[in-house]
Amino acid sequence: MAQKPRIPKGTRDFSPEQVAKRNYIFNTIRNSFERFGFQPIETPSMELLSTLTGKYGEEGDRLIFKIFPRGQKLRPLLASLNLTSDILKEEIGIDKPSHELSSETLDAMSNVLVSSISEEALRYDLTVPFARYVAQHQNEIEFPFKRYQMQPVWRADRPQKGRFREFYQCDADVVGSKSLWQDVEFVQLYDDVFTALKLVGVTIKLNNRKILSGIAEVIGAEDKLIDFTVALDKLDKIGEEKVKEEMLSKDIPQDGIKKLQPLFDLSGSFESQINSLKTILGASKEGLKGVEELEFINTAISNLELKSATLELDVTLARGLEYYTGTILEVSAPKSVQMGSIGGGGRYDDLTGVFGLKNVSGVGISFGLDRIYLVLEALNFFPETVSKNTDVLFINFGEAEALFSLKAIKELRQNNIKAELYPEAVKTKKQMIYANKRNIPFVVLVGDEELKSNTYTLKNMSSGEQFKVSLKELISKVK
RNA sequence: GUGGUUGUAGCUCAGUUGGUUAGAGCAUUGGUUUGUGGUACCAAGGGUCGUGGGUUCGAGCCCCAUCUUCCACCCCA
Repeated sequence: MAQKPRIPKGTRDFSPEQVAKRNYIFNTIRNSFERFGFQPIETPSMELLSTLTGKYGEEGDRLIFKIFPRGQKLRPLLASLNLTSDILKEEIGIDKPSHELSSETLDAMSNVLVSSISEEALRYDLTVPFARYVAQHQNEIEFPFKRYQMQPVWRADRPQKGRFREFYQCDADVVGSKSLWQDVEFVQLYDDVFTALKLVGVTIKLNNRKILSGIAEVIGAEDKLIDFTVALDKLDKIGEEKVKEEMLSKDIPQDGIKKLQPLFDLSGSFESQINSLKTILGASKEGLKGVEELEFINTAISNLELKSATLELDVTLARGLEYYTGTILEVSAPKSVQMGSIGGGGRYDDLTGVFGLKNVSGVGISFGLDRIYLVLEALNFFPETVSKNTDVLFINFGEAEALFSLKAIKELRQNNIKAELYPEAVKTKKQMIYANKRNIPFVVLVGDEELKSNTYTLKNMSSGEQFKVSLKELISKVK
């Protein structure tokens, strides 16, 4: 029986039209990256598992696609079928596998086994492989190093709207410079790309990790920074009350939460929010430093002016990744589209530290290609000319005619016209239907008659008109 | 990881309280038309109804498991 053709969940095939549209986005982003002085690198699809684990938090680690070992590498697993009881005793605290293991225990067992024998994993994002690259090639790199990278990443997530298990990220980062001018440039870069894509109405949200730390300091929750920021991040989604509840449930002190009130009431322009923050964070040196950085970026952007995007201060912006230490950036799609963030980034002081390269500050941003695609599609913002089709199809009437046609086709191609010959001398009708279905605008018929008179019958497929023309006329008409 | 949802022809979907040989439209192939497409008409091919069990005289329909689809949560791009 025929096998049902399928692909793994959360992955997708792309049709010619989809690829054309995706390339349009890729090319636009690449063009901006290069004009801003970034250079491309590529890294392998898989990294050592040890390179990736521990960089994305507990939740992130769970979503890393681990590669199951093959061949000889599988021996430890087979051996561990005997050793299992030892591993299990140590890691999970059970004595001996029996047939009545609960599903939780079985899950824990599989996790322990896979983690203990898996050595490689698919890359989860582009930032950590980049950090590894910088540390590994530090002697060959001129700092500050500006690189961009557009490659797929994989997450063992459950797919849903705008979320896939294989998707593309387009990252640009600068390492080796603490200058806030870089942060300013990334705001401009976001604006440049979304302006070029004619995606009007995007909002670039800005925050600073130091402000979040400062607030946590002020309310006495320094040790709960992550819990605090994750809860705060949900403000516009679940509302003030729920955020407070979540903070309480994470053991953030009640009177600390009360001190947050001015923060919940924060509104108005970038500048007025800055002023309120200065008051709220009066007691926190670090917090004030964060406010100062934000102010610097905002002043610069006000002077330079953005082309189409809006810059907004959003103190609730936290982002999940734990390595950001300064500026935090996130881009949201126009409000008319229901979509999570379509890009994000920030500054990290010590990303390469774990790879042995200390004190290298970096800042970078990421574009979520697949989500940008969905947004452009939803708003019907793709230009009509995105998909490049064949310009002219030659109908095949037989061997002599085919050879004669191919000579003309060679000429047309030299003139940068996309031309092709129908490969088989089947019925004209079938060939015409083919041209029609592929939306090919011109068809050329070369039969007995044309062959003798050295002419071409050119048919316009949308109007239905046809003329006898010379090769020269053919080239100029199709062009 | 949690909760819900979906699966019948290549695609989109009908299919009655469980009852003979599972249907339609689109698509494909052939024909009306051997050098002319978009329209029309005629005909044909194409299905172990996601998979595996179970209940029943009998299952596309009921039950269980599993995979898959989509959605929400968690988290994230």
